[in-house]
Amino acid sequence: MKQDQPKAPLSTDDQSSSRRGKKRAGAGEELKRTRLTQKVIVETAAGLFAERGFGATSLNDIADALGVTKVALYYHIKNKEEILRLIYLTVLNMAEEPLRRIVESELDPREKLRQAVMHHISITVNASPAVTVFYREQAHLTGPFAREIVLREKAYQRYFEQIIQEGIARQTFKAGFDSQVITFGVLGMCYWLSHWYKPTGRYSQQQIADMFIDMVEGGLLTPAALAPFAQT
Amino acid sequence: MKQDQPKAPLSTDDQSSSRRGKKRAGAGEELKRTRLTQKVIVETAAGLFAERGFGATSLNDIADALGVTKVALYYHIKNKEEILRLIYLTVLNMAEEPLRRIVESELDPREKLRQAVMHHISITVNASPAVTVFYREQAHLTGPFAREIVLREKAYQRYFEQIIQEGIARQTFKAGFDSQVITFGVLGMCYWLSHWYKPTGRYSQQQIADMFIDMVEGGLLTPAALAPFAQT
DNA sequence: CTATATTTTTACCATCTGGTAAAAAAACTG
DNA sequence: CAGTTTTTTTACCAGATGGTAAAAATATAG
Repeated sequence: MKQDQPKAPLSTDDQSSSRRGKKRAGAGEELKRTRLTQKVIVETAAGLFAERGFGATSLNDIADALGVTKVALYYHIKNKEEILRLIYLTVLNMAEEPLRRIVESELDPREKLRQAVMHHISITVNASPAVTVFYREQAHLTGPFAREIVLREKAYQRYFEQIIQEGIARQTFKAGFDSQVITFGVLGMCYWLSHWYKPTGRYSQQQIADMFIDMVEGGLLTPAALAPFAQT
Repeated sequence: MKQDQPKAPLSTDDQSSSRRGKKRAGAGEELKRTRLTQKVIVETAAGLFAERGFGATSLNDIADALGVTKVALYYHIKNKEEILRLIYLTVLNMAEEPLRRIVESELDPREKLRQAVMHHISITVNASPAVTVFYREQAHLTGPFAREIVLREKAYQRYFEQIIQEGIARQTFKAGFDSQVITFGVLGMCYWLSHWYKPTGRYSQQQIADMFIDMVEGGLLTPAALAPFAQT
């Protein structure tokens, strides 16, 4: 029902698909056989998972997209879920370190928040397919690994909470806000980017981040609207 | 008549097949055999889709969850995708009307935004499985219906933009913000709720909505942090 | 009660699923 | 070159998949 043409002209990065096994290396010019490796499997799979979902993507789909057979995959990966696990590790490894550095720096909370938001937006937008999968397919992780991911996600989120709390403690941020709720709000704003951001759009990542931060810091209301009876 | 199966009894949950149909309406308490209907199919399917994903949920899974056979489903629905289509219609029908009424009311923009956010949060949280599916499985819609959904989603989002624009025009909201970006931010905050909100949690929907709106309206920064050299 | 329309069943089907076994081919070694 | 390791192939598998045909059970009339 999916794709069953004898020829497969639809692959995103082609020319590896038609050159099947019985190809000898041409003298001199290496045809760049895109050496099958965990990394390219994971990248390709992430693209497909992001597009069609983990459950709706078969190992054959992934193999086809790479121009190899399904079994070739099994030399590099243990099973389908391992691919998913590697996607989760990729994303977390990208995301955690820089945020930790920001939080542990000597910057003031306001600047920390700004940088953390920019970092999060950058992760969300730039590693897009993997991140899409990250947020969507968590239910397909099983066993202890699933729990590990949940813990690391919570730790990530707790870094944001820390920034908010520090800001409240230093009276940079207003008291009365719950750091957890604010964190969820901010992370949600950023996450949602992956649903609509197009690199060709009207605003750059930087500009969007700035607007988000301006809103979160100063709010939407004009001073007049805030204190309608006494504008000083 | 039932046990002519040469194979071992592999059905996950049987016993519903042995006492089919034979049910009497108890006095007063209707035992409600859950008459199989499009509505209950859609509800059950939404739960499963939300849990395991559209692609990873089979029609047998849905039938099992309802205690009927897969083919019984086919009397009520055309195919798997139709179930998904009905989920999308359910969510949109719930969401559109109330928002339209808020936007077209005579309230001031600030109150409109407050109510729109509360409405959106309520939809997101209360129709949860269907909404989860709504945001996750759009890629599995095909044909003209897929386009219809995209259009209605955009229209929904444009209502929010309208509120922001009106607020800017009336100088309730600061100029300089892009209404689309702000809308995406606000919708993202609300959407993200469905990932973490638990009805048993520390805050009620109302309280969370209030914090979100307080943040969006007035910002996080204290007056001192906003104007560090001249606090008046 | 019989006739009709609604609802669900048993019995299929062709194709695909994740996964395995064994071996052939290529790529590195010495 | 031969020997070894890395990589990919052909050939399978048992079970599940979305979907269909035909008939049986049930409910609703008249």
